[in-house]
Amino acid sequence: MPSVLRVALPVPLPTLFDYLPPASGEAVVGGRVLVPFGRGKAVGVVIEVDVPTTVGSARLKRVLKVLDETPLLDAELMQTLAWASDYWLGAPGEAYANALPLLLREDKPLPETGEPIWRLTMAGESARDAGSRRGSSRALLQALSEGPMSAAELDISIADWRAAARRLVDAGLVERDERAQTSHLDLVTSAPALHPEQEAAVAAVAKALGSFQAFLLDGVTGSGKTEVYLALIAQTLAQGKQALLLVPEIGLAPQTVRRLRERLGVPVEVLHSNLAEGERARAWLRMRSGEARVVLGTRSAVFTPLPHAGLIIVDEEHDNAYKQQEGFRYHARDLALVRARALNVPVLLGSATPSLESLANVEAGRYHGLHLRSRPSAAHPPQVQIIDMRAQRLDHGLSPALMHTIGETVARGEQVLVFRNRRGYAPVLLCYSCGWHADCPRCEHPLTLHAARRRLICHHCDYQTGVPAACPACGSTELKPQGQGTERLEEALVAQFPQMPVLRIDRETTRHRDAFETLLDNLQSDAPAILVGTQMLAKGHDLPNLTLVAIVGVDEGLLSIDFRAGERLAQLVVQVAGRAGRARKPGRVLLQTHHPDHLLLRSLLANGYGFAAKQLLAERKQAGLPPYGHQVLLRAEAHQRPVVDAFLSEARDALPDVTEWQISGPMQAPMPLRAGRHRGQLLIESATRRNLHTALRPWWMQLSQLPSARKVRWSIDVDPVDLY
DNA sequence: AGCACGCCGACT
DNA sequence: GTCGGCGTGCTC
Repeated sequence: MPSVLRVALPVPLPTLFDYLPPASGEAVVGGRVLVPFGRGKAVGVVIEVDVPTTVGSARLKRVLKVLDETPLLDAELMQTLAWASDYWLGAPGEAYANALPLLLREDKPLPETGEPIWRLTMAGESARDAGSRRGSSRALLQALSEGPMSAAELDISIADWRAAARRLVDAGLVERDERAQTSHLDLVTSAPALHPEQEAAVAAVAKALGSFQAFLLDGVTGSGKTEVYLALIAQTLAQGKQALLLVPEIGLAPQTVRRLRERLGVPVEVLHSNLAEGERARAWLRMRSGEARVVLGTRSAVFTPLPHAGLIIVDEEHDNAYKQQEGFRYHARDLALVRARALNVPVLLGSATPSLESLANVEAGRYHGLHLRSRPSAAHPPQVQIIDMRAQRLDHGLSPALMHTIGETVARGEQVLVFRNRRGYAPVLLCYSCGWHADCPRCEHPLTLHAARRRLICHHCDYQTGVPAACPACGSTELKPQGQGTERLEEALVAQFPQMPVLRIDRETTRHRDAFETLLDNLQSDAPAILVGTQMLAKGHDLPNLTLVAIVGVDEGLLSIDFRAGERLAQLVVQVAGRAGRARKPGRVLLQTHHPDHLLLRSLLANGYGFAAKQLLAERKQAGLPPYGHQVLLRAEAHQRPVVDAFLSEARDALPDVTEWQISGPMQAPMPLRAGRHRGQLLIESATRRNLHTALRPWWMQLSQLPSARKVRWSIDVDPVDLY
């Protein structure tokens, strides 16, 4: 039996691939190799060397090239990735592929880790003197005339410098170069004094530095969680260790990065999906070499190498953005825990609205709970009041009481946020004569009216069509928008307060890069204004003059069939409400609902998130739902429903017979049709985690062999965060 | 996932 | 007569 290398290749297959050793050079575990694969070539990560194989020698091919003399992924990452692909029933190759920046998955030499800088050329000097350029090009020439600048420095001084830099490089006025990463910045702002609760939290985690322990920092909005993070990162740095700070997708405002850089006085590596591939790879490699000490990043940054690990922090740990929803479906928060344990460092999860999973872990004694209850930056906690919408005359969905309070607030010169979790003008277009409404032909869900664009758009599949002049069913022209989205609320508010600036913030108005920032920057001044927006407004900027938050229409969350809907609603309400009154002025929150007596709302408003969460947890326990039970969901979709059903039935029949499991389905997905595909699912629930993964992995491998599997799109989701 | 092979429709 | 539709099969 020949001795081979075992390689993980970036394909969604359950297997690793065996290769004969390279003709020259020596492959190492954790290093990359270039191999022939199918008709082409692929870059893979070596998992094992010098192992016996069962693959016939006729099929065995030889490694073409060794790309790394030394491991690119260290032992800890290799072990963590192996665990992760097993736990989430992922293809091993995909797990490894997720861990490496795209640029490192190619047959290329590793990029230099020096910091890219931009400087003026001779031609650039004259162009600046001539003053021929305008806008950001001009600003860039001006800035560079004082010497070369790095990307980080340019980010601070010029908003849109990248496009300008590209133009000027093309014109030969600016050139790109590299310099060793500056290890120190002079701009170090001093830390504010911590209040006692912050001190206590810092002390607790600091005491654990050097060993594994998990903490949940439960801190209301405005209680200063970030200062706790900063103090702990500073201590980690002082010990010569590295820190990893994870944030959900939206939290990565340039301001956050700047604040971190200035306060820590060291370069902060940033890793997120909008980053250029070269920069991603460089940041990753600088952490791997130990050159860099702090990394701030979104989900996939959880795979950053940490050879000198000291601390891992997961901010807004309840956020679902940490769960990857396609391909390798890992959860970055859970993986952070696993890595912290393997690296023997503390991990700190922070949130104003912790996930029920984390709260249960505190209760079970697995995490240590830390609390920040006071809001040093605010005079009082916001006062929340319910507005009963029943029997109210509504103006575009806004009650008179709400309108009145908005008017009072802006009259006092303060700012208002109107929150509605629905973009567009109206979620339904209804015929008043016959009851017809516009539905998406591919999803059988109502189309959302977008008035300004004069389109009907499906928010599930992006199908678009024009707005009909008359009802296609009966010919009547009595087509009326039903319900309201942010666009309609904006219209109503502009009509009601014509002299007030009304700013709409949703995916439509912030589609362009940095649009969100720009929109909010215009508001930094304390001038009175009304903001209307979705989810996106739930976190981020501090608006000190924002004193009123109006939550309009979250009723959908009260009626949803998803068992997590209540938790999500409570988190959303609390996060949005937290926007109010962050400075000296007291904040006020109005929640407009048709269900003022709903238990969750009442307990949330009367007793706060912590109390509501306890109740939700008790319900979950009663029902054996997560975090007390464990779920694995098999999803499938295809153009024909019978094909889906056939696959799911075969899958069910192939399941190992484990008596303590509870199997539901095959059944329709909560959204049975989407983008023209029929969707179904099979849910496996187990009260214990025991045997769940070991028993399911062979099942998963079996599924890929099923002939019916080839006719559907299918995926397995371990610990799914939504069931739709 | 990609990619090629393979056998049946509307076009230059 | 061909270009091309996506069903099927394979990747060490």
